[in-house]
Amino acid sequence: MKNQEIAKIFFNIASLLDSGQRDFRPIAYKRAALALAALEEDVAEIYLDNGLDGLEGIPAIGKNLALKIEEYIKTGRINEYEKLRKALPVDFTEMTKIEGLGTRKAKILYQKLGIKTVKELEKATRAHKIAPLFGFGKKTEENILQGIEFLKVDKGRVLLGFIMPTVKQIVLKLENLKEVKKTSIAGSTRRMKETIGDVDILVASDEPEKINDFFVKLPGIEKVWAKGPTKSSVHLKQGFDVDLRVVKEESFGSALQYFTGSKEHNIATRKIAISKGLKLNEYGVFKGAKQIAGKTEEEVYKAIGLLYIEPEMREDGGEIQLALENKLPKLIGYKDIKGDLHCHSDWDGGENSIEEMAKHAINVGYEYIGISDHTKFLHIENGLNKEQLLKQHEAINKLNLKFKNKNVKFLILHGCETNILNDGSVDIKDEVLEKMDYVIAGVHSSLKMPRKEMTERIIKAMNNKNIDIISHPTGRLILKRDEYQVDLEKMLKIAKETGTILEINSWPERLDLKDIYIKMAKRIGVKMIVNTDSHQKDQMRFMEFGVAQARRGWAEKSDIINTNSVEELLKYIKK
DNA sequence: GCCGTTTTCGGCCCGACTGTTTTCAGTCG
Repeated sequence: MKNQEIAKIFFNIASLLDSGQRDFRPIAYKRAALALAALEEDVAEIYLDNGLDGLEGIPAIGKNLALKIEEYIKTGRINEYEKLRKALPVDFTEMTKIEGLGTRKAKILYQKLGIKTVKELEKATRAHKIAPLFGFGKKTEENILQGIEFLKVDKGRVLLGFIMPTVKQIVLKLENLKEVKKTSIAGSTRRMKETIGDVDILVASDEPEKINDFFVKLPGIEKVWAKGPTKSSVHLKQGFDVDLRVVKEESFGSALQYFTGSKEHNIATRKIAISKGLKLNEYGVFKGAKQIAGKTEEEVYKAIGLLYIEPEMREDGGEIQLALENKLPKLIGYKDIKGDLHCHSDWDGGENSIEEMAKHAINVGYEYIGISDHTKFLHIENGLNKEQLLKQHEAINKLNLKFKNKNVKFLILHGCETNILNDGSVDIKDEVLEKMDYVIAGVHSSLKMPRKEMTERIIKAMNNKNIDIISHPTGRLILKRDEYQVDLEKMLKIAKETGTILEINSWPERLDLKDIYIKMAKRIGVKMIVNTDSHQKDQMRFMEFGVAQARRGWAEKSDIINTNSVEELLKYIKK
């Protein structure tokens, strides 16, 4: 898909333009970039089917940008971008990751000192060449250097799953203050984006100074970027920034709506407010000088004529239109999951025994768990062979009997996670697979296969009547490894035909399928399952992130099969 | 550069904090 490539170029053009005279073109390019990045369909196909008219049908793309997209599809480059880049060869994407450094200062640094990269900037900063520049100063120089240091360690964005425990702890500490009336996580953390730039926390209180004083002294803080009476920003040793905002209780809902974002969603909602003669800001919805809403988010959305929109949907990706038309999907809830079918035990080198995993699942409130250890091809993961699988089957039968005798209403299902080999076969024979309650198959090797071969490889596995679920269907590792090359649309169509279930893997680094593919799967009518891929019992908490991804993909309860009772679930498994 | 229940021109979300300069531009969300 060329969508992301073109989106990236448009982002760069936006930065290049933004550093110059101020007009609205950077905003237009940024909006277009976001629209492309969120687009399900391949722009190249849209162009192939409907030409320039098709491209102009994409939101935020007009005549001019349609021509640029055409140029890129045809030639692999956009001339105007090359020209701009030549005139101003600054790596804005990298440079502006430094806290406090934007496009305009970056441009000045290039003009005065010829700085193009973070590396060159670091050198100049250490040589104290920044502070004497007009508009800069000693403090700015220090902040830039610190920003560079932080960037080296954490590369700007962190995994949602990595920060969540810390964020919940901070919220808990704030909640315990007697001056605090309400708290909430906000920002992209509340929208459950897979990676987070910085964390936003909102508090309602009549004594904002006290809250900010307390906040900037929390343990684990390495640097205070800013501290004011209502707003503070800090950097944690763990490697990310946290912003706190304190408002009065009567504005908590509007502040939460504003502070949750996304920025694009906010712009759209504020425009709707304006169109109704109202004003929406973080303090409330106003008719003239009179506040007509703001205490709760529900109230805010209602006041501007919209249904309440779940945070995970607030990306300005069509949700506002649906809210206007009363057609919002009823998203799967965090408590709708009844069991986890991708759990590993100590049989394949996991941390806990099958019984320990099962007991933990009971504590979580599940009705069933599926044990799916790796099979033999994965030597490093102690993959099980045929004999071990059959032995494991007996062990599980015994445990189930034990639960039954103790009147515990809980079932352990026996599965396995087989490996899809290069030719599309799997590493365990059908006669063994037939004995399992269900079978997962995943690609764990030869990840760099060409797109056509990889697609055929997975399709062949899906055509195997014993294979029920494809695990982590695109193989990506967030911030580490791209997805492998595969024709996902084709894969989804075959999944629909064969009744194969696609996994939404909850592992914080995977979250695979990701949101836009979940939307696609839903549209095509493919059933999905949210699993954790736990290798020890505590990792079952990752379910939160998988469900979040499902919600970001607008999945409803009926799209996700492990929201079903075990009897209904087994109906979905291929016969 | 895009877009339309203020439609083909004239808008384009809005406010807090910092650092540097001395009234505000830049950055962030």
